Amino acid sequence: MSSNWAGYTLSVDSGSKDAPYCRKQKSLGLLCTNFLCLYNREGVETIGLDDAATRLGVERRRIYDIVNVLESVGILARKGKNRYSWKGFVAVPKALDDLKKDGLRDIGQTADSGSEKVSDDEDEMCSDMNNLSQNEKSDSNSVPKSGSQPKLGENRKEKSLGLLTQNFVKLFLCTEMNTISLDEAAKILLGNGNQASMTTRTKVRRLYDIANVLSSINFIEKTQHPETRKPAFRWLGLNGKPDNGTKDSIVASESNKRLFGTDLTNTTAKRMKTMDNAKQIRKPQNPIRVKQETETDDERTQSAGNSYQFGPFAPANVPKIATSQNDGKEAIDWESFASTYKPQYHNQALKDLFSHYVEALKSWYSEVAGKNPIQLMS
DNA sequence: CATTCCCGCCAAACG
DNA sequence: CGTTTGGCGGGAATG
Repeated sequence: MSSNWAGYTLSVDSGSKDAPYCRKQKSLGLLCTNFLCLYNREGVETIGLDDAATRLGVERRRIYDIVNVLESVGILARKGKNRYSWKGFVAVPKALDDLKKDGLRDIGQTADSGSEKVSDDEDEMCSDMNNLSQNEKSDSNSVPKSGSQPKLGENRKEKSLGLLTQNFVKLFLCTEMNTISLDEAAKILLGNGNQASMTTRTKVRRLYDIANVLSSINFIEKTQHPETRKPAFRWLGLNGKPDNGTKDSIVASESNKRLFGTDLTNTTAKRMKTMDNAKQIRKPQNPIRVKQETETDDERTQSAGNSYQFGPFAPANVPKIATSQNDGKEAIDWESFASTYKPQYHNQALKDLFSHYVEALKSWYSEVAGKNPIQLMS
């Protein structure tokens, strides 16, 4: 008798055996998935933040996180107060391309002329790529308040998340590194060349948030370094990205295991075949292997998202509390996206130039995104 | 023990 | 002034 296992925070079982918390159910990744399922459908034009918060049953704060990172990739666009407009995945290619060009430009600029100069990293999410309407974007509000916060051009705003996301993505797009660990990323784009300390810690925390969201979108996937078993993320980007450049070697290692359904915070447990031990030391001659590639009009992204695949989740339930707790299982499984995306053959020709890359990258990044934050009056 | 990362306080940025 | 946005870090859950 008395085999009650629970008894913790269980005040009156409201007719449901809710799980004892379960952190995964509240992860940003899952929330993002639900968010997408809710809005990635034709007909959706604008999204109300509070509306989303209510429907998803989370605090407003969390919505901001998701929305910010999605905006960085072009899926959403800030329309105004409390309102975002849905751009969809069709807008992603363009956004990514922009980021790529942007990042490449910065690199070349720095790498080029030895002069210092630099300054400016230029990033901004004010991507007015909308070629629709002339809207004057009432954003650039120059003159930040009269007589206020004049000193120190440290932008008090847009200091993270949005920019961090873009920089993080740029890192993948502009480098040959296909796999990056959050730790490295944090160190590289902490937006400065300071010594790591607590700043990095915080940065990493943010990076985790971003990574979770991007994983949810399947833009990246959690893996681990070929050699080291350190957890890292691999860029998947769109799908039909034949990569390019290194056509030599690597012969398509047969169908890859690009499987949908991984996400969530942990992924994998799959035992990677361990990369062969063909590790050849990279020549210390080429630091940073920038992805020098021409434009590439790889876009060809899908057409509207037709993912009407609701699964077990998000029934747009009540506010909170009294959660019906629908099943409470992983709701990962949206083949809807699978149809949208196509399997890609990514020949990871990554050897192990991490050390070099990291250092090199650090160098130019320090200059490029170095302190000297552009004081664009945003 | 180390890694992952949620929660939410509380301050800038608007209206 | 109130409200919307969202840095930032503690510290709990997880591996």
